[in-house]
Amino acid sequence: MKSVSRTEAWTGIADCRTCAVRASALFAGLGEADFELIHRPIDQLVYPPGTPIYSAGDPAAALFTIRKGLVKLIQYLPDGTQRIVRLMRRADLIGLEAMVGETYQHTVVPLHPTELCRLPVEVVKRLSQSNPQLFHELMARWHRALADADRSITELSTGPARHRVIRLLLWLIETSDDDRCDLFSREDLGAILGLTTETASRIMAELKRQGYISEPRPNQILCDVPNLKRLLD
Amino acid sequence: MKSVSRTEAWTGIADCRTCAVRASALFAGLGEADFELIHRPIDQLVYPPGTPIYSAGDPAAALFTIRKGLVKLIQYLPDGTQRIVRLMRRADLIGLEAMVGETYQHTVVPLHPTELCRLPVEVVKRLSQSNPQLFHELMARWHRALADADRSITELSTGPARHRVIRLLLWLIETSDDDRCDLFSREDLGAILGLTTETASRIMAELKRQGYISEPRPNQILCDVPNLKRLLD
DNA sequence: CGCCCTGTTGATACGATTCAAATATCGTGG
DNA sequence: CCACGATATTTGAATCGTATCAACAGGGCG
Repeated sequence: MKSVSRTEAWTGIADCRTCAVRASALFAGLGEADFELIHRPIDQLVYPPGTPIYSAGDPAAALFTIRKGLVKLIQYLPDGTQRIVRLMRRADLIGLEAMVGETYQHTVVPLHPTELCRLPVEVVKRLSQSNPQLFHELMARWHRALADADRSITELSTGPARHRVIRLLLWLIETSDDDRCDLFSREDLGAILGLTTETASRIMAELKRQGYISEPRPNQILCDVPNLKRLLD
Repeated sequence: MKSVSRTEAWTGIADCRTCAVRASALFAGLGEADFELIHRPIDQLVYPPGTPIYSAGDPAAALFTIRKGLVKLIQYLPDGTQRIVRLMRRADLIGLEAMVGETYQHTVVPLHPTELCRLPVEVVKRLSQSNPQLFHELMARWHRALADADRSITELSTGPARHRVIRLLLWLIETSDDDRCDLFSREDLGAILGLTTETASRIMAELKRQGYISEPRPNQILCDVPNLKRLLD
């Protein structure tokens, strides 16, 4: 169990017009006239791993664009057990439920150092009513979130533990420009895949011994991608 | 394996103004002026179990409101294996991806006799641009679909096989007005829960022997709800 | 230096799958 | 209406995979 309690840092005001992830950002389609409508500046925030961004049940006041990093979405069952339902990363939008509900559905916690833009829900609601392109972009985000969820079910919750671990590694590599990726604790690895910490650890160790991956420094994984893919057949 | 090949039946033209599921239907918020904009009549369709409504990759020309019945959403993995990712039933909307994409993401097949209203995507797009309430309703549907997907992960893909079966039975009972529910093949039961047909069958048989459920006629299950719930702790 | 936390490894138990066979059910045509 | 074959379900025994419980190694930090 982690017990990080450092608070998030405010790092400045975003200039959406020149945003680095603008091409893939929610506000990609906005014109000058729209930006005029964003009366309040957009805050940028940085969260270290382990610091909750929001929790299930909190009043849903904002959506967040992930500029950088990786977060886990946790869902709680009636009986108190928890399960990581999805991971989200750069260019993903979290807290979409703010558009239709009063409260957040998940607890969201960064696994890597994470930078966010905070989009107040009133702003997004106002803009989406006047701007058809943003409306369409929002639906595309819902669609993507749903596709991610379905993919989570089929790729990360189905099949033998070995396959699940490999599929997750390959998913992490997707956004990397070489064969390395940053991992996180074995405990989180297990929670994402519906496995125990020990099983997650065992499989990672076994993949290492068999030469499919190596771990030059803790939680930095170097993958033999082609051979890993072959293992999935 | 089933090999049903009967074709769907067209059963009439829906009158959305007096629709039985109107209160919970997509067009709930429409006024007279909006109905004027639906130039083409809305078709009602009936599908027997096993007849695909649409398949993954098909051009996405319409959304469907489920008036009655139960369908499975199937997703295919690169390696050809398939998994049922979600079930949808009365008052649910399927094919939402038609709003943002060219093709359907899943293959959708009824498990029970199913009645649908076919909503051409142009109609929904046109109406949603002029009608803020429909726009909001659409987002609420995306939200519900996503919540269903998350629930699928935590309740039906996590934990021991016994728990999964029970959670599915309780889910089926939710929309029933007594303690009975209609089931479907053990093969589908397994596919939904990520289990083999044999395991699904074994657990059903065991629950029967222990008196938690009974099957007065094939695929009609009578559940001792309170005691089943107790088994989940 | 010693403690705590994370990761690793081992032994064992349990649960689910697999393969195989018997039984029940459904649909069809005689 | 019954008989038949095809299909679905149930059951059994052996095997495999994962969880569980427990012990130990290493690193970071007070």
